[in-house]
This record gives sequence, structure tokens and C-alpha cells, in this order.
Amino acid sequence: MHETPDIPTLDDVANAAGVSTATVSRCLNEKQKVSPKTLTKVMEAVESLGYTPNFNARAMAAKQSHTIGAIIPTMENAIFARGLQAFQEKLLAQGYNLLVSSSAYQPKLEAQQIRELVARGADGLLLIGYERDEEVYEYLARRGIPTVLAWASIPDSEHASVGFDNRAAMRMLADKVIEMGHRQIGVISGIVDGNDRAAQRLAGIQDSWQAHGFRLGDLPVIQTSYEIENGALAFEQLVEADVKPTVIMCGNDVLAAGVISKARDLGFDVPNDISVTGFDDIELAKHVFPALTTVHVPHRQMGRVAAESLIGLIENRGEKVSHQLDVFIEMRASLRRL
Amino acid sequence: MHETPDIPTLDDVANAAGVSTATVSRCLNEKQKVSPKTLTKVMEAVESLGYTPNFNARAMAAKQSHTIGAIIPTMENAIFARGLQAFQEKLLAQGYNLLVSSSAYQPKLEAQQIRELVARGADGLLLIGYERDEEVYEYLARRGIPTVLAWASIPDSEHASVGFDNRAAMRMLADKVIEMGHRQIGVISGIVDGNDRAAQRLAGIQDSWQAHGFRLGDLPVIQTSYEIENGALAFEQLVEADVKPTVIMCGNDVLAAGVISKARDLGFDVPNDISVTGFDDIELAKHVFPALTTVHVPHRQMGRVAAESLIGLIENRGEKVSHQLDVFIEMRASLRRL
DNA sequence: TTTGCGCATGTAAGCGCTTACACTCAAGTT
DNA sequence: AACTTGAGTGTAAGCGCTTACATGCGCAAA
Repeated sequence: MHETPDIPTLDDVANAAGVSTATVSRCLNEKQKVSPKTLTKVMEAVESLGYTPNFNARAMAAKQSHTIGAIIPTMENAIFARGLQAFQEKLLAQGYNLLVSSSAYQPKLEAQQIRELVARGADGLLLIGYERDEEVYEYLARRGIPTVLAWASIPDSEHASVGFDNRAAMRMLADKVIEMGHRQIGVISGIVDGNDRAAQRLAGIQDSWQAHGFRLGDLPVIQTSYEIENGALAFEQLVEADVKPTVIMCGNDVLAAGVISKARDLGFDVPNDISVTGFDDIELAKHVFPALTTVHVPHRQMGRVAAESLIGLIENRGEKVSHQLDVFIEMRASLRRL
Repeated sequence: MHETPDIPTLDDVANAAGVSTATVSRCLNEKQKVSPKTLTKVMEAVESLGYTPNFNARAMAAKQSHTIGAIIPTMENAIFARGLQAFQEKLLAQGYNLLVSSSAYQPKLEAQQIRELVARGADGLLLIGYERDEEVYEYLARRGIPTVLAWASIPDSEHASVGFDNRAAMRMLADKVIEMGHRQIGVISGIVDGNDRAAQRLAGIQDSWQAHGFRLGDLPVIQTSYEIENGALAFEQLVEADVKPTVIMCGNDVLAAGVISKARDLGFDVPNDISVTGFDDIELAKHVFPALTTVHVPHRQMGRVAAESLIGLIENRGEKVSHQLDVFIEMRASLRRL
């Protein structure tokens, strides 16, 4: 505990300005309820004392914090960066602040951080994906915390969401890949346990695979966490198999970047020897060589819409709706027709 | 404003357990001061009510939040990710929570967020770099907020810091580049205004350049913000000059990745036609092709040491010291001897 | 048995704000 | 002249915790 210097409080300001604390509070929060003369007087006192309101006291007295919390699975790569950025911009414009935590893809940790943010007085929450313990949703409901789920869309749900259909999107890409002549697909998926987006994407590939009459057992799949290095490692494994894949479909762009890097190290020419696809269309995707064919996700739009929905929920206008955004295939050089 | 359901408070728990609020509080914070029997009784009540302490009330009453704040310039790329991760891990282990904001490289915004975090009751702050308005430091001092500056080291300063000498490190790299025969260097720097790390790195190159007897006017420099795309753009400009550079030295790895990508698009062979260097050694650095020669920064160590120093400051052991960490040149394929 | 002491617990005073309600007073109504 | 009205302000009751201090108790020492 460091010594606490004298920090000015509302009372100090009230004394200095010769008014009551209520008036000072009004000057700070509802200017229109105060006469111009008093306003000036109070603001001068605020200035000269260097007063800043104590956030905790305010949140406690007002029973709302104008803060919304977001828990994302990771900050380590850029997957969520752009969307979160847009989310925050929109929030700030509406007078809300954002608190971000990262759950490291661990449901337990996420649950803990949800409680933490709620305990901190978050007025609302942004969560990624929909798959979590029912208990968590119950907790949120009991506390009456408005919540929006992003990066996923669940039309049939009781939850507000804004996102896209990971499964359909990946299926679309897989259909395209197969249509282009590929019959040996190697899959590098994110770890599906506890990650519904990864699970849905993998399911999308499998849907397409089976729809084209192939057997699930003939589709090699490696699950690994979203790190560039892991993409590289998984690729090594995949190309050691008896049946060499003609294309590697990755659960996201980060894995794909690792694949491309390792492929070159091992002497493969992408896409002539082997094709590669990603998902997300992060900035990196068009700067790797060859540029990555991937599924483009409208990150900024997603963040913006999420913010709008959440604020709507908090301020009691707007219902729990699901926004389904459109994604499309971004064809680039890493995928070749056979 | 959504309706507020009945959220259990300390009082509710006290009633349910048939003890006073003080005792419940003790059970939660200083178990050893309470008899085992009461502890059990209280904990059962906590469980059955699903009680979670109100953070704001706690922070307010206890005058400390066990929260520390960090403000980083950007979350958009991985520059700070690893260091921050280590920082957080260490904090958690010591019972502290981390709040992160991003200032988008804008000093004004940073100043605002500092106040915001302080108003939220942060017990301490982690800031990046040292260059900021004296007013900000005064504010921090007046409020008695322990602060550690990271990604920089300022031995002569009154501030605690943990980092490395950006200028010396970059100079070391530039010396190496020149020693390897390069005489035409093109520089792509971060925007130095408001970013001391970028400024120091640029200065490091200039130091070396002049020390080798060249004129500053002959060193082309482009400043641009740290985005992969901007690296690409800057490269285009640089190679349009009359005197073609034989090497592009970049302010960080992100810019360098952009350069490598664009160089290939324009038909350059890196490193045979042109060499490229970066700074930071983020994960991407060894996965671009060719792998990037860069300055390796011990991000995790920096985060860990920063956490230790800060907690030391907060808990009144430990002085304001400067930790200077060692960096080294990571030689990879993107830099070639002429 | 009495005294003293320390442990476990309770009492109650805040922490710095917001806000319902009460009050004052000048201007407008009838 | 008496009465509304409402804008501007003040009073004071919390918000949900922590903690200094007071209290009560059992037990060892005298």
C-alpha cells in the first residue's frame, strides 16, 4: 500500500464552489438542469482542483457503469483485432467504455472472467461464439446482463448474436475446392473442443466431403491451436501420409500462413505442388506468398453491429435478434485448379 | 436501463449464515481470522446464494482494487502481445488483475486513458515508452500511482522502467548491415512523432550511418504507421528513387513483412536483389520468406520483470529501478552480404 | 476463585458518488 | 392580491463493501 495523497472529491469541489454536492453532480452529468452561472462556477472549481470523478463510487451509486465487457479467446493474433476495434469505436461514440479480457480458449477461464466483468459492473457483455455451459447463460440471465454473441449466428436461439454461418461458409469453400478438381484434401483445423467456430468450420468441410460422395475416414484432419508454428508442424505431418493431399484446407489464416511457410521450406511450390486455403481474411492473408485464398469475414461490420445491438439491449430498445452477415470466398493465388 | 434482478449482497449472505457482515467479509478476505466452523457456514451460504462480491464497492471501501492497468499503443498487431501476456500471467499469480486499453499511438488518447484507469482505481500502471507530457507524470505523481515504463529503458530517470536501448540495438544492426557491404540503405521507420521507440530506432540507424562517414542527407527515410500494407507502400516509393537501395531497414517486423511481400510482387528477389531487416522478432518474422533478419527482443522476460517491478512498487518493497534487458541480432536469410 | 489475555465476532462509520424528495423564490395566472 | 408553477438548489438516504473499535467469551496463570 502506497501512501494516498490528497485526491479531491466531489465534496471538495462543492466546498470550493460554494454549492452542494448534488449540484456538482448535476453539473457533471446533467448540465441542462443547472443554471449557467453555477455551471461556470463549478467547472472552475473542478479545473483548479484537478478533480476527476471516482469511477467506482459513481458506478455504485448510479447502478450502472457505462462500461461494457468483451471476452475474446486470444489477443495473440489479429483474428479479433479488427472487429474489436470497430466495436470499441462504436461504443465510445455512444458514451460507453470497453473492457477486454482474453480467455486463452479456455471455457473455465472465460466463465471466471465473465463473473469478474459482471462484478466490475459491466452493463453488458460481448462474447465470442455460442457454445458454453448452460450455467453461464443462467448466471447472465439471473443477473440481467445483456449479452451479444459474435463471430457466430444462432437464428434459433434465445441469445442475441451477430456473425455468420461458419459451417456454411466453410462448406462453400470446400465445395469450390472440390469443384476445382481436388480429391485429396488435408485439413488443419483449430481445436474444436470448446471452440464452436472451429467445430463448425470443420463440419462444413466434412459436409461438403460427404455430399460429394467421399468417406469421412478418408479425410485426414489434424487439430491444433491457432498458431503459425502449429500450422507448419501440422503440414509436415499431413504430407508424410501415404496419400499426398493436393490441397490443405486450414481452419484459419494463421494456420495457413504456417503451412505456406513450411511448404516452401520443404521444397513444395504453392500452389503448383499443393494448394492452401485459409479463413478470416486477416491482413496477413494477402501478404503471404502466394496470397491466400480464404473466406472473407466482414470484421468491422460485425463489430459495429454488435455494438449497436448491445447498446440497444442495454438501453431497452431493440430486441434479442440475430444478425447474419454475408461472407464470401476471396480467391487468391494459393488455390489452383487441378 | 434493464430491470435489475435481485443480486445477493454481503448482507444477504450474512443473514443466511446468521452472522454479521464483518464476519462474512473476513471469510472472503482473511480466512485465518475466522473459526473453521463459521467459515464453513458462511461459505455454504455464499454457494447457495450464488454470491459474488461487488467489485466497485470493495475497491471503494478498501481503497485498493488489486487491479493494474496497461495502456499499449495498439492491439492490431502482435508487437505487444507476447510481452503483455507474460505480464498478465505474472500479475495473476500475485493476485492482481489486468485492465488493458489501447491508445492508437495517440498521446492525447493515452493521457485520457491513464485518467480513466486511475479513476477506475488502478493500483498501478504499465505504460509503453517514456515520452509523454510532463503533465501526465505530474498527475501520476500527485495521485501516487506507481508506474512502470516498458519497451524502453531510461537509466537516468526518476521513472521505473524495464526494456532495452532501442537506439543502441538498431545501431548495432545498422553497423552489421554496413559491415556486410551495404552502402545504399533505405529506411522505413515508424512515425517518430509521439513514439519514442520509433524515434530511437531511427536515430540508431542515423548514428551508424554518420559514424561510417556518410551524410544524413543521403539516407532516404520514410515514416509510416506500423501496418503491413504501409510497409509495402513505402517500399514502392523507396525503389523508385534514383539511387536504388541495396537494403531496406524497417522500424519493425510488420513493416518488413510488407516490404518482402511487395518486393516479390514487383519482381525483386530477396535477398539477392535487395535485403530487408526488421525489429522485434515477432513470430511472423521466421515464417515470412525469406525469413527475416531482425533484432530479437525478450518480450516475455520484459513482461515478467515489469510485473515484478510494478508489484514491488505497489506493495512498497522495491525501488524505482531501471531494468535494461539484452537484445541481440537474429540473423536470417533476408539480409545478405554484398 | 479471580484476573488477564487473546481469539472470534459484532457494531457502525465511512468510502465518493447519485438521486428522490423537499424547499425556495421569481415569474406568470386569474 | 392570492395562487400556481417550475426552475434551481439543497438535504440526506443509500449503493455494497471494509475495518477500527468494542464486546463477549473461554482458558491459562496467579
